[in-house]
Amino acid sequence: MPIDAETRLQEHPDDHKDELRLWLRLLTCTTMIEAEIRTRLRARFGVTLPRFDLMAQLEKSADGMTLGALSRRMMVSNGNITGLVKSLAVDGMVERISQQTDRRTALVRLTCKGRASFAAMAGEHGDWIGEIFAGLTHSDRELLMEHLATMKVSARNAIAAGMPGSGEQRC
Amino acid sequence: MPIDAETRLQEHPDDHKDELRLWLRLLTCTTMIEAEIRTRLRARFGVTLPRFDLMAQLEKSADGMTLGALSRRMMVSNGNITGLVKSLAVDGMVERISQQTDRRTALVRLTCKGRASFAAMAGEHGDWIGEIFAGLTHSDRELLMEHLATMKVSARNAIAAGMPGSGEQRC
DNA sequence: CCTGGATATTTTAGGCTTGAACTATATCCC
DNA sequence: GGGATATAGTTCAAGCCTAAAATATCCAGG
Repeated sequence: MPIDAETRLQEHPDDHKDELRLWLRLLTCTTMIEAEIRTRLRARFGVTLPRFDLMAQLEKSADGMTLGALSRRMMVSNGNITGLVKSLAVDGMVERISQQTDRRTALVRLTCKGRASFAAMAGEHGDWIGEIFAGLTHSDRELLMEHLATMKVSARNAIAAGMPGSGEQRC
Repeated sequence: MPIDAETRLQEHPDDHKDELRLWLRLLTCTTMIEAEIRTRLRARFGVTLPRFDLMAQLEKSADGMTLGALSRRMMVSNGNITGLVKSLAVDGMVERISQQTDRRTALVRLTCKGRASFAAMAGEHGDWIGEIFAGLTHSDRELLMEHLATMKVSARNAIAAGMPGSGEQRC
């Protein structure tokens, strides 16, 4: 193991230990909270987190959203959305509205039942989040918001830099 | 929709809007970074994030870990670990060592091949994390670490409070 | 018109993840 | 000892998720 550490040190002189710790802590917080929310949604309402999230997105736009917009907003793959919408439609929570102007796209929106169902869940969900963050002061939360905004920009830049067609090529 | 909002306001007078925003921002950061790491691990090394994470855990404890310990540390279900270990064992990355003292448990540890494979990946992984957090100053990172620590405690308390046998019962 | 590229979505195969039921083993305590 | 209880892991069905290939539609330029 001294050899491995040595080798790594040679190739990657900076081991980014602090950044790694920060990333792990961030991940731990998120995973912990997400698991708890998932468990409660299931226990209390028999709904999965992805379905809840999708309904939350739809609730915010009364006119409906395309599948592509949902996919981008939720940061998941297109095919994923297809499946979620299909199963929510079977349960009567959402409906698809085909467009005459562009027959490729379809709008998805909450049905009345879906809206009611979401409203029933959203209140408690908000309370849970409130409890979970109860240990943070208002100023803690504001500072975190700012720092996370900075982090988001930093991550977005790093990710864009690694994408094809964004510099970084040597030729 | 005014009715829904009104109803919710009645039942849940505080809608925890700030906390929800904070939670969404946290989730966005984590999801974004996680997706990028997953993509790069796949593209560069043909490995999935869960496998990488499991190997990272094992790398930290030279004597091996039980499946249960892995499950707790990675905050995933027991059955999940069973499957990951099985498939990593097929690839020759980890090995199971049965214990004489307690025949229920089995230690898992990296093989030589596994250790070498992980070392090769870990260096680059660290660099990626370094890039992603490059937009944060040292003091940004320190503050974030502290605030996230506070958040972790807050969340852990809220979660513990919701568990059975932890007060909250009225009888 | 009509072809070639762009956009929107679906399909598919494979892997991850959970919760619950189950097996096997250990431990406690009478 | 021997049964009750707890602990460690496995199995299984169901659902989530991705990447890549396939399908369908639109649009722009010749």
